[in-house]
Amino acid sequence: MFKIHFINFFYILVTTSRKLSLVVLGNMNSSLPNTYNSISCIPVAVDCIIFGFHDNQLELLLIHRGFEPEKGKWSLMGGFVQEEEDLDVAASRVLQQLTGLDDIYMEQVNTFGKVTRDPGGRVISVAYYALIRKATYNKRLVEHNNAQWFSLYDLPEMIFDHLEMVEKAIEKLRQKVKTEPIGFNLLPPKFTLPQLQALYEAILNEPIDKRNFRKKIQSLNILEKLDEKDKAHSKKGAYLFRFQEEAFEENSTFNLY
Amino acid sequence: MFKIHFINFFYILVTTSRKLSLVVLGNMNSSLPNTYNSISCIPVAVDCIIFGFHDNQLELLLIHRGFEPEKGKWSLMGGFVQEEEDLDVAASRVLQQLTGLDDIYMEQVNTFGKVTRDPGGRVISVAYYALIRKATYNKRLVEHNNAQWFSLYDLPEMIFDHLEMVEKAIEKLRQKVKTEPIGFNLLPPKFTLPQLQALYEAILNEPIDKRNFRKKIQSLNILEKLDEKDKAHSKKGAYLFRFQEEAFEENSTFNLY
DNA sequence: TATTATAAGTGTTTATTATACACTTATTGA
DNA sequence: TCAATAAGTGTATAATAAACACTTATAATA
Repeated sequence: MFKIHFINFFYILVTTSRKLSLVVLGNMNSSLPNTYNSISCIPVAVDCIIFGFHDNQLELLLIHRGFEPEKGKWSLMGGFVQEEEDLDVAASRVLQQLTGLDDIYMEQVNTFGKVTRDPGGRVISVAYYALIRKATYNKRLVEHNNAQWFSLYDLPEMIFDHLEMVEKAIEKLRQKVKTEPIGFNLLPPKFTLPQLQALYEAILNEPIDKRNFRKKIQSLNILEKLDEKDKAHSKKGAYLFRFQEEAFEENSTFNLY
Repeated sequence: MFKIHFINFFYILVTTSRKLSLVVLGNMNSSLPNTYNSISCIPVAVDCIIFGFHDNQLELLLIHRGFEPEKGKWSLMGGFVQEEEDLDVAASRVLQQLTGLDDIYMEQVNTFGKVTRDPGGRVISVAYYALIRKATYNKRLVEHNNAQWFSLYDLPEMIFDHLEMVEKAIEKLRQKVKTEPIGFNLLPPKFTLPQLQALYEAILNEPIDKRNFRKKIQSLNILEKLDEKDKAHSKKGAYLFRFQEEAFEENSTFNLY
């Protein structure tokens, strides 16, 4: 028993009742009016570069690979795109499976498609990065998945091309963070300016002048200064701020260096 | 008769002698030591946003769709990724099929993976842009493919999400052209400064001050001024220049606005 | 309770980069 | 020889980025 999902000149997609799927491919008849030669069907995965920020360090959540090939190495959290699942939805689902988190800021990084990139077989993988607040994820799930946080600048050996994925992700994050207010996704709702500066220093991996930074960030008028202070990190205590999304939508220019 | 390409816990890929392919998918046994649930296999395509520059205009090469669905609309040149073909190679091949050109500057733009993006069936498509010299492509091939050039700022109705692909591509091109010397890929080996300026104006879609542009571009020391003049576009004639790739590799900073 | 140590908070000056702006030159065709 | 066209050239001003050091609040300690 099977169900035909679609059929056209080039391909037929069917699903059997047992959720097994077949894709039947054929060479195109050259009289057909386009340039396709044949259709192959390839497993497509998404891999998540999950960024967190803790102790003034940018961190990545990686899972320990407990099986061959490349047993013992570390890996990005990944999963296959389902037949009836949007690509972006797959990325969110995979993130959710590891962290329990929904509605997280994610960006597509790049698609990796070398035939031999996964020695287990041909898989095309779309890399996404995610910015999460470390306080909010589900610790039990993460433990259950044998996942751990690593400092971005002190990563363990990773499988396949996952290091390349991470490098592309951080590059893209660096670009983005300069022109859009996305860094806040890594901080708690209330944060201090020293924290925010440390975050930018961690992402850009370079020191920033305190006075210049504060001048610049405050000139954007997107921060609401609260009357509370955070005294956890200094005797004096630092004022807490909140990111005003609404204020940003209106004036909506953002440019840090 | 069929050949088993690879087999593991999750999937088996086989090819028959007639070049028909089957991918057999199954739900993962939950005792297996990772987070995957099941593997689906999805047709993956590449679509090429082919940029050319002519008459001070940025242009796109599109093909006329002569069959349903969306017959009569225009489309990016696309094709399916083959089983044993790297993703980047697929993009080059597809470009080559339409233009006859090899060894062309291409960049991956984004991967589009909404389930319903192609009404003919689920296809994940990876968009690439290409920068070609209009003088060099194979006109006969292009004609044979029912392809035509369109001004980027006067595009016809396009199928599916191809307009979105184009928009993302031009956005990415704009970014890239400001920090890397890739614009030269759209110009003949010898070009004039007015031509180069017009190219940047076309890409960025904004006028540029002549003196400021020349000051900046010449300060980069990546152009070799030739003794020849191009008299096709003015009575006075404009000096021809050549891009010195070597000079760029050495000093290797490039920043236009 | 006075002292010390720590991180928060604050302005101004200088350097660099971007922007604005108009006339002269070479050449062809009328 | 005159007119039309596009190429070629430099300077002044504005905006932005970078450099830089002391004061303040507080908790812990002597």
